[in-house]
Amino acid sequence: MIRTHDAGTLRADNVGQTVTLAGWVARRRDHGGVAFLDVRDASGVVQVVARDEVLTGRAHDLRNEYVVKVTGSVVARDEHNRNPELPTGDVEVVAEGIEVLNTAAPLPFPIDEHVEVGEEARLRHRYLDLRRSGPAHAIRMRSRINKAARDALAAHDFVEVETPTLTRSTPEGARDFLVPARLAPGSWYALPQSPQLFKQLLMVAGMERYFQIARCYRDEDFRADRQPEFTQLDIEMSFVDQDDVIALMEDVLAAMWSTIGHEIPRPIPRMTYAEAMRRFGSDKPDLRMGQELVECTDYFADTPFRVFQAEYVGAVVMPGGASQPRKQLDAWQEWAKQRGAKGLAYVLVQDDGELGGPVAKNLSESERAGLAAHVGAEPGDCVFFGAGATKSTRALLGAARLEIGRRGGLIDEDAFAFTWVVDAPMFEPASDAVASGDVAVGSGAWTAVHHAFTGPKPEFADTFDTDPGSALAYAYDIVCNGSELGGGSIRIHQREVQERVFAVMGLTEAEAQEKFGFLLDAFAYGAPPHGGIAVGMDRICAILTGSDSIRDVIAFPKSGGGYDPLTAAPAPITPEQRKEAGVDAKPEKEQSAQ
RNA sequence: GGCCCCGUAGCGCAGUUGGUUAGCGCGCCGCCCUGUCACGGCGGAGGCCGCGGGUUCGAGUCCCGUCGGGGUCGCCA
Repeated sequence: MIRTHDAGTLRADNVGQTVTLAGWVARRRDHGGVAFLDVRDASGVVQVVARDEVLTGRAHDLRNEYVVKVTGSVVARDEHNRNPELPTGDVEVVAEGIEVLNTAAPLPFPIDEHVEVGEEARLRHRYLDLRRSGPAHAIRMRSRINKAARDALAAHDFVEVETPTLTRSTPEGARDFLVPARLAPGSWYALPQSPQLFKQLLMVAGMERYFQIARCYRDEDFRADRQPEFTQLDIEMSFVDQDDVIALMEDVLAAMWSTIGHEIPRPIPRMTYAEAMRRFGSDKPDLRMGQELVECTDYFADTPFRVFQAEYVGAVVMPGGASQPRKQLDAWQEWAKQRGAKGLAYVLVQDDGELGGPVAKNLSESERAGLAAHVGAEPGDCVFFGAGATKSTRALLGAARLEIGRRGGLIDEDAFAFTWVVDAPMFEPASDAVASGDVAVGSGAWTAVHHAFTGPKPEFADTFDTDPGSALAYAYDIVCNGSELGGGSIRIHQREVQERVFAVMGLTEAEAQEKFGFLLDAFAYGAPPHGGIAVGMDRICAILTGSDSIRDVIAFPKSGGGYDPLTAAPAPITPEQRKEAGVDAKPEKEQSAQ
């Protein structure tokens, strides 16, 4: 090594030692006869004192971010010269020699914690951004979180296995990224949306306990918490039931959260999907705040107000919301309309207990009298109502609840509120899926909510195909702070059950064989009962580092439109590449593949 | 694909009801400074106001379009 010590580790104990440091000039304070250099390396920063005699030659022209080698002695600082802001602030290195290992051009933005830099500039020069302690810390944290997960899984005898990234489409339902196959013009690989099928094959292979920190690819539009390539901690186990997978995952989560010194209370509470929808209007409820939805359908069973004569009526209370100016109440209507709703009815509970707002006068006297008590509103509160189809109305109120929490500061930002959401329906009507633009895997009346290999809960094993609407899946989602960290299921391992599921989805045997033949074939050779889970590592790392965006915990993230501001990918290809890749090959048969 | 917000010096931003020479901080360049630590002082350079069109005597400012970025809904575990 060029250096003998790491700059950020020097303490009073080192006083008297001669050390050699290597790092970057983080800052210089030149006083003419003496100059102070903050030398930064991966471990931190220490002040180097350069007196006249060493400030000669190239060392005299030191600039920010020059790469230097400094030899000198560690000395204690005088009482009044100590810097309590710095871990190394009790000492400094008096330089005896400074060698410039490399120069640096003026930077596009300063490597400075105090300066805000736009994300576009940061990503274009991400290698400079990562010199800053904040962004660097997030990446280092991610490494520690990965290690914690690996250690926890190793303690349970898990086998880390890599699966292909050039493969066939996996049945996750998103759009695939495609890669042309040069040696088979007209045929294409798909990048995996997850290692789902491979991990099940590994169970057939007798691996019994598999995990992988796996890169996954989905060609869909972006969000702050979504990238076209992302990372899952993927786990699969044989001879287990739901409780085994949940217990294992809680162990891994506890290990990951321990990296920030947080102990997750275990067992993590569970609620059913139905309960989550009823109380929070969401399958990923944020339990850091109250303001649960209040069912009002029965309460307004005989209401004279036409709007409330609906399949479902629900309410959510905004504490102190009665004092909102009219303009703000109108803004809520706009907010609701933007989410595709007609509006958001509201009633203001005034200080004297009387009800205000345009809706109140449409209610019967008895409805008005008991309303505040029914929804749990206090004088000064605003009560928002939604009425209409159960599913969409609950979703609207659930979104309103979160918005109330955000605007009202009702969310405890330091909390980690975990919950399992279990017992999701196995199927949803295909019309729902089609209406929402989903790609139905089969052509039947029903489509799988999770994926086609999710088994029914044991009590629905006999009835899931005769009454698909009521069947519950043997599946579980882990939710933290209103964000879905991941989910999994106990899979179908018997060919007969799998065929009945395909039948419900309207998938013929021939179609099933075409899509998943290799899996079905494998299952014919003694597939063990198995199940697993996958959690999104980008989201987990973002939560653990307090980042607003998963981009902060990805070393080289993409910006909008799948563009990489650093490499400028994607980029056009040359005609030669195009020809060789076989991109333009015409399929021989009209419908050779799907 | 819909909606909202943002594009002004290398970076972060200001710019009045449209008004003549577009500012501030940091950074950068030069000089000075022996105890600073987000050092300080003096001086200086740096702008097609994202791009294209329009309205106007006059556009950074108003209108239309377009490109880029961010958010959100659709979509996506």
